[in-house]
Amino acid sequence: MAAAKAAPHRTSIGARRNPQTEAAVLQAARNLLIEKGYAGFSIDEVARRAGAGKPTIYRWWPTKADLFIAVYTADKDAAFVVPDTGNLRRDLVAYTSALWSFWRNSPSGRAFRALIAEAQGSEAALAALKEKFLATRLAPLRRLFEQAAARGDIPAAGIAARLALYVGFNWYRLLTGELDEDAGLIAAVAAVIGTDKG
Amino acid sequence: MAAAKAAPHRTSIGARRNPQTEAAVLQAARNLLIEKGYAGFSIDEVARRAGAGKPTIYRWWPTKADLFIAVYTADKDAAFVVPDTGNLRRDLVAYTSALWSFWRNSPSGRAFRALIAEAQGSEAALAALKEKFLATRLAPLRRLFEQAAARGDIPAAGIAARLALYVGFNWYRLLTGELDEDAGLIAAVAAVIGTDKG
DNA sequence: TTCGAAACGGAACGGTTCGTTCCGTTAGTT
DNA sequence: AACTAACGGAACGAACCGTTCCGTTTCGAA
Repeated sequence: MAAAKAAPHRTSIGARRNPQTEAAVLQAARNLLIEKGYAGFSIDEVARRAGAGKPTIYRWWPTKADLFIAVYTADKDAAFVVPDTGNLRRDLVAYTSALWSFWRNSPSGRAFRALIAEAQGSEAALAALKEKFLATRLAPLRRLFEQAAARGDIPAAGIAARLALYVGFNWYRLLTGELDEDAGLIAAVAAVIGTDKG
Repeated sequence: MAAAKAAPHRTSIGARRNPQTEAAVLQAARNLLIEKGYAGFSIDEVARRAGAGKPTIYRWWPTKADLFIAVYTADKDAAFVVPDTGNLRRDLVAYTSALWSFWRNSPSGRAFRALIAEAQGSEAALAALKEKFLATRLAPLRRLFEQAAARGDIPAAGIAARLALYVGFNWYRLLTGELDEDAGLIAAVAAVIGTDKG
């Protein structure tokens, strides 16, 4: 909304990255994602809004995947933490609710959808998704399951399966645009995932 | 592989759809998906390979989503059936294995990835995915869980959660390009999903 | 038998995006 | 003072989009 047309002729500050340019580009990408989603997102338009040159953008974010990841992670850290109350079911319910809310109310949901979509058409984007994003983003979640296994809440042999099931569930809801708070479904999912047996 | 360059000047057969044109377009779309995946897939190229006119393609498949669904469903029916041995865990293992193999060894995996990607950028594509595809494709799977609930293998209240978990799991593996036969993981997932408790 | 309607392939359209390449300017580094 | 690297701007060739014309072919109804 703001800063959509400003920033003309912001010049070099020497032989190093200009933080103002970086901020302007990320802000423009964020707003564009909010307004138009993945379709209608173009580097040209980001450059136009940011008052930046396309070569500048391509220099710092060689692919769209890199840019989407940057937009996502700009918010994520300040947004919320993984709960740990010693009860896996309760933690999963709380985490799911917070995650969906975060996806709904920040550009990150759109950015993640765009990132996944991009990864279906580009090997480089798929690699970036897996290596630069999932590898780090899934770590706290895996720790949650590992601690539950250490407590004996779930079998250690079922950690990988539960993690994949849970992540896939969230993706599925995100990608089908069904992030409304369905407390019953979330609770039921947490019950299936967050208990022993199997 | 065949019919990649033939079919010049295939003309109208009157005021109705030409089955040869339909077949040629679907075949060209299939091959193009196999060769280049979602990126590098264009209506122009499909028309070129099929020896068809773009207006003809747009007449019968107004959006790419429609075309992807058509490519997918052209194979699916003849490919495999949902097992029903009276044991949910065993059925899930068999179905998962067959599904992943189908996704790996036919154009349908690529077509489905493309369909999901397309749905992230277009409301029309998302609607087509949910209404023309998922609504019908998920029905046999839901029936599997319902029958298991009727037998008492799983609680009836957990059907929706298990279905969403299981579908999400398959999507997650497909979208991350991890469809290798991981027997241990599949068995563990079936164990979590296919039993009572929770 | 005549004639309208609809599908066909082909060509071209204006518009958009892509990723890259130049350019002249600015400012740190040595 | 000379070198280096980032900056914005403009332009590029190529590709794809979705649509619009055109002339041809054939069905089906009058």
